[in-house]
Amino acid sequence: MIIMSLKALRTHFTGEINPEADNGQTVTLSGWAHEIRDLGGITFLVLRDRTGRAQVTILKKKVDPELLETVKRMSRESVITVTGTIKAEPKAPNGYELMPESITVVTVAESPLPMDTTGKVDAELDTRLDNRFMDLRREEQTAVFVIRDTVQAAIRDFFRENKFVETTTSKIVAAATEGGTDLFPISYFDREAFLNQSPQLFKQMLMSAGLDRVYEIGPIFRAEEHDTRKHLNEATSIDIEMSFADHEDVMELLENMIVYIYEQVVEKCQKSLAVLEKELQIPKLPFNKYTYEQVLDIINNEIPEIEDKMQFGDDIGTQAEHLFGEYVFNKTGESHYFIIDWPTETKPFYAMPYEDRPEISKSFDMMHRMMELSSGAQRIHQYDLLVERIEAKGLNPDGFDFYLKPFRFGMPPHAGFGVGAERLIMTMLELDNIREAVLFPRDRKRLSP
RNA sequence: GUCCAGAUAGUGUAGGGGACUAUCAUGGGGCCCUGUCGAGGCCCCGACCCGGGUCCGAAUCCCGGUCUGGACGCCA
Repeated sequence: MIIMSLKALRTHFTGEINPEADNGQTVTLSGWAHEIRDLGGITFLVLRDRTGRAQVTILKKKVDPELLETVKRMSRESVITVTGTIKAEPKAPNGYELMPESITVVTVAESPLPMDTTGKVDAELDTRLDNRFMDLRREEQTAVFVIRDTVQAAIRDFFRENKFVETTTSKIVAAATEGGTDLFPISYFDREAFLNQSPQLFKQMLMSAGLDRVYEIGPIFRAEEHDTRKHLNEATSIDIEMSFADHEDVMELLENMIVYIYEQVVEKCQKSLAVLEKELQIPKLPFNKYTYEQVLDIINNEIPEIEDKMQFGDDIGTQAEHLFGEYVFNKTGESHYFIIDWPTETKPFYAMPYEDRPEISKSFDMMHRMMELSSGAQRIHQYDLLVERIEAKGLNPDGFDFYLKPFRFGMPPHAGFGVGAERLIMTMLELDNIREAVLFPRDRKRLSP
């Protein structure tokens, strides 16, 4: 069942009203006073809620003068409740207007407002984030998070359908184990602890636990002092791990997940997409795959903008990543693709090396033409090899007891990946800045709100 | 972390030694207006990031600070 609002405050959302079917009906709407346009004999009050806007039309000659006074004194962005009759009206936005019987100001909004909500005057991202509660009242911002809700619901549908168990693992960990990134230290009673950079090690332990297929959508924390449009210090990771599977299996799972998400958003979010003026192109299956060495080859031979020749083992820098993404897009028309078979040395210790060519690993990155969206691999499930790889990375296996023990008592072969949820939203909706995909972003400089 | 750019009413901007009593829009206040939908018209209100310096004179030039945006690095 759906829990309804108190009838005195809301019988409908604005978006639920059908001009023809509901014509003549008395309804109660609650929301914010978006705009008030006083033309003299006629005054238009625009009420906004999560689903859209409704025009309340007040005719001077036909309403109680006190009601008109209430509207004239009302400040923009005050919370209001309006009860009135629906009138189908082609001249009104959305094809209907509300002829009010009563209008109540529930809470008064102060003036001036910290930013404009109507789209008339831009605000800088910093101003918007400082006043995020008000920024989110703008329909474009509401749309992003309505779509994000659909994305997260689609992910849950998809994995449940594929027999995955949703898990939640601890975000507080004892040691900076995985390497590769800086962690946030925190105080844990009388000990030092850290905010977890990734659920990776927990997911793998759950493979030994026999849960077989797990996924988690949760926060990850990185203390990197980067300052870019595509980095956050607190991000949301869509993390999965799958037993009795290899990297090829999870790549297939991943590309199918992405396509399912896009399909669901196209199916369920037309209104929000229209607000954002976006038409989604659903990626084609299967995604194109390029080996790391093919990528180097193409960069070295077909992308003259990169002057320094790349060698095996080099990282693919931002410029090369962008140019290669463009190259793939021009060639195939697709934004998403895989880079596979990375050098073992550039990937984390748990990535499985190929038996016949141990210098490369059964690893992959799933790319959007603008950035990396996901990375994954078949994992090492053999205890001795894992210890060897930990040591080869210059890490001390003694710090990994809790993680290594399951590998000594029955660990199935397994593979998995992690996807940056914000990057997925950002690339899908072509947002300029990843912060727009997070309600309350945490970056190098921002700790509130 | 490196490099580049920037900070002017609540918001977004113009102005780069004197004409600045600082532009425009939005907003707020007032008046007029019965079909607005970025409503319109008239009047009013509201700002040069902080600290030093140069100069007869600084929003404007110089130095330091703080904050912000972007690119790169590192990373997802």
